[in-house]
Amino acid sequence: MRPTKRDELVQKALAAFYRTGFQATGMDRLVAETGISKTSMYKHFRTKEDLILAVLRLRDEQFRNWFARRVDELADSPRGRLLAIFDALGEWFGQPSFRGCMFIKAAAEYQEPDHPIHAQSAEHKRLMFVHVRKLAEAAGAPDPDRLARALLLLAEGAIVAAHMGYEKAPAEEARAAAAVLVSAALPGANGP
Amino acid sequence: MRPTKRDELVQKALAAFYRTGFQATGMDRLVAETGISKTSMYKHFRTKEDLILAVLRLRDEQFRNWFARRVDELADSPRGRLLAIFDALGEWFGQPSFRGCMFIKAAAEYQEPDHPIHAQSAEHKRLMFVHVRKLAEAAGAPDPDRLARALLLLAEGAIVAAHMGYEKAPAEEARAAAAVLVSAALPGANGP
DNA sequence: TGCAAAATGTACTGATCGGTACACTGTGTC
DNA sequence: GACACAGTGTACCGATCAGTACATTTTGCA
Repeated sequence: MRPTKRDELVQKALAAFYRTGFQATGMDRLVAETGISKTSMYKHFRTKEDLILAVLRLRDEQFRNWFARRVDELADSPRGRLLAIFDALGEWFGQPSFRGCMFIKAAAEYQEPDHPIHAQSAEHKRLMFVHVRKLAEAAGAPDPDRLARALLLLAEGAIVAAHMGYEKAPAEEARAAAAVLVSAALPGANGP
Repeated sequence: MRPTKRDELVQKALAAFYRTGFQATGMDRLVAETGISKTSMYKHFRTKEDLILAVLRLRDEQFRNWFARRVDELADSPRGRLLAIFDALGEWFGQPSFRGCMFIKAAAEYQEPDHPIHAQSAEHKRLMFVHVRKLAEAAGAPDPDRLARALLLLAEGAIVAAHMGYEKAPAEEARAAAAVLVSAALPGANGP
């Protein structure tokens, strides 16, 4: 297992793709921004698509780790964690480098459902769902699948709204709606 | 007011951009697909960006008209219309030509918030919000702004989920969640 | 019929795209 | 000191990109 150069490339390419987009970021631009020679890039990745897939793998790992950890830190009860999802999102949206969800954008640029980039982006969303469903189970939801799906719809909507900038505080709006859904879904209901 | 050729171009370009994406659809490809000469295109639109903006204007008009009409037809009560939003979305998702929301994709390809294409896409979302808020007002919501925002987050999430294909029936899931929110928000509550 | 506007076809520009060829340099190991 | 290997720099490939020049044909209207 050799780390360093290849990882450095993926990491820097991630930043460039996230900031500028996939199609809009050419390989020559990557050379300029990363300082890594084109020859080296194509020694590690056969095509640009392969590089993008590696970038998405890294992003998926980084984001899910960050998200899980942050949700854990932001609440101390299983039920509170379901709402902390949206506090974590709010923190994300507030970062100056925030540019929306990389996977939504990847799926938007590579539209065909069976395109590897599209499929891998969908896989990320599926893994996010698995995590949220676990949170819903831990909170004692009678139908954790359904609750997780509903919360994820709100989260997805908030991410899009935050990226497009047509709403002032999407995370807070989503959290308020989520609170209603959680109260309705969990048996030991504490009123708002 | 001369219709025909220019409108034909915008209409066909809309289909091409929607199916293939904005950056991925070159002007030469538009020539091939529309049968309209490049010279004519550039006589009507100074740049590709201008053409895209015209396409987005047409799409906004078409989609909002269709949406408003369909929501109206699908329900007979103001309250029912709030849920019919998601029935209409479900119909949209079921169309074989469905390829996600053109404005989300446009905003994903042109990321800078002050880019005209991004800004115009956000404007579409704002207009959708205005419409949904009217529906919420008509249904007697004490805080129509908040209810409309929550419903739109669900709708946005459903659109993304439908486009990425990681959920089987996003419209139905969103509708179920919306029913809970509507019941909680409206004074004359009928239980589910 | 005649004239102007609208639309066309073709061929081109310079720039950039993803990807490659090839000769070179640095580094660590036996 | 020799060999292998990772990485570099540069120059290039054919294709495509957005956009233009120019001469020609079609069309609508009087």
